[in-house]
Amino acid sequence: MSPGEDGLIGIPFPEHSNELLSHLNDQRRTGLLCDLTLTSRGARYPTHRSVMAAVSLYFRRLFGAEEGGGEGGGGFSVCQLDCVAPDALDALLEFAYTATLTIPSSGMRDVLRGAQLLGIQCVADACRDILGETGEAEGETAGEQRPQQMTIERTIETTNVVEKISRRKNERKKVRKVGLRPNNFSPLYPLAASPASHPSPPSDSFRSLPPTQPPSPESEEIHPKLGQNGDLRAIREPGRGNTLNGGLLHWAQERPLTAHQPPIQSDKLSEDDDMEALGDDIVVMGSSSIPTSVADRGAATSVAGGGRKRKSQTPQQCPVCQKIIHGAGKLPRHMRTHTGEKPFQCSACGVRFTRNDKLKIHMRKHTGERPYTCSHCPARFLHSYDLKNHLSLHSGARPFECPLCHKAFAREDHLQRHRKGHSCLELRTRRPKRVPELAEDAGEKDGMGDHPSPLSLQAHHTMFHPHSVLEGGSASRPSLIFPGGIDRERSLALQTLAQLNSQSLANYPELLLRGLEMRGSREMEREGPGGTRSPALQRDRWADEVEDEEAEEGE
DNA sequence: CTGGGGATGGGGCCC
DNA sequence: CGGGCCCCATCCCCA
Repeated sequence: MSPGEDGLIGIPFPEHSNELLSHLNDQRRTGLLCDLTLTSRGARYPTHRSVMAAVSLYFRRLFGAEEGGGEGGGGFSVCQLDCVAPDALDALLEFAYTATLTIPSSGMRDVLRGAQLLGIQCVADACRDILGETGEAEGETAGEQRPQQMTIERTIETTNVVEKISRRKNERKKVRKVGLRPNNFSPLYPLAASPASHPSPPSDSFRSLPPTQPPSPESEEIHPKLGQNGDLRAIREPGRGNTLNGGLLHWAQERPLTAHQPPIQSDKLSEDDDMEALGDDIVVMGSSSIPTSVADRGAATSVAGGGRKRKSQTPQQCPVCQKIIHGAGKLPRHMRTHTGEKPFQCSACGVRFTRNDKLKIHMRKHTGERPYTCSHCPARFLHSYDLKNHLSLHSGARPFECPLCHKAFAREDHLQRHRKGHSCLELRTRRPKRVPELAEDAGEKDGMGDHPSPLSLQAHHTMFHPHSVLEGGSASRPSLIFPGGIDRERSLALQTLAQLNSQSLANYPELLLRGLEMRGSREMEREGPGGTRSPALQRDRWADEVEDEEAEEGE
């Protein structure tokens, strides 16, 4: 427990969201407390206004407007939604109450349309993904459905529903797959207990996002356009007065964008599509009806990386940054640096980590364990290398000397910093000015966050630490520049993950995508004033600097 | 600018 | 072969 938080503790109840939904679904089935009935072409669906408002932007605006108008929001009402096919409406309701969308692929279009009309963005996104995957590029191959009934499973980590709702991040994330990653550390990975109250989904189950990303209620500019959309009518109970008409086709366009939303557009193909398509493939993973396109593509990616590398082989080359990763099973770990996935969460403070060993070390902060004690003083440390650094203070050794100004440092990274900084004027004068067109790649500013040229650094290593160059220096050398943007990087990383471990990927929860988002935001943060820390972009920068220095040396 | 602590990512070893 | 554990190099941040 963090001492600074005044003893407040948060006790997670991961099952709460499941149970809540389950009970609500029970109520819907039995008609209990239902205060809204949706009808479609004669079919009637009792439901709850609050639930519909939570899941649908349309209903939220609808009821919000009522209440704002002094209606009070209570009372029974009927909404006629003939524009939404009964099956699709049923599926959307099922989704609202179970976080599971169950539809045959043939009904995908209707559901997509219904989701767009009602402003259920995550479902619309999911449907678009699926339709895109089936090769239906908006009319291009419109009627071309898979001959067999496609079984699509898209699950979500339902235990995160409440959490995500509470966060109201308005994130537009496409959760590819859910599954629960066995994780001893995190309370966020409990079993997603299927609601016992509602029957198991039919064989053609399509699981979709939880109602977590409705269009933002904060985007108050959004108004339901009460227009002449005869397609959809929402009729209040007689005597209620106002008749609510649709115009719901506008919801899709009105969906607000989030600041962190990746620049993925439905019509943006090519690179972004890699991820989209990959995600779809992940979606169907485990379905016997879908070929293993991921594995195929992943293998192709790996082959493209040079040689036929199977995951069983070590070292392996990262298809994203081309880096050679040594060690069995290390590539998935490395790929998380591209995806940003942080599957390991501290149960005490919620901080997430990409690796469990880092989490383990982190936990020492909570337990107070500082296993590395200095033999010369009472200092104790979390990390062995901290102790090592500390010991150098006692010894007074300053083995790292600047070759230019001969200033000595106890730590190598301090020497590097020194060389990058202004203190070593001799070196500084050698620094070339950034070439603007090169700098723009990384979106960085001149000067700040500069890294040493890998060549000069290596020269330094060769001069002062030949052992490190021989032993492991190459590991930190920049590898190839990754030409695409972050989306491309993620895309490839996801593909590789899929190829690497389809089984564990099947268990990748939405965290993976959340991780992407987190990474995305992190990139955006860092790309602002201080340059970027993206490995790929950093390599970019390093390579740029190599070019700079090489060019300069040639002069 | 420097010293120091902490975080992150890669590699080695072992199970 | 994958993953846990550990060490190392490097980077960031703060005083």
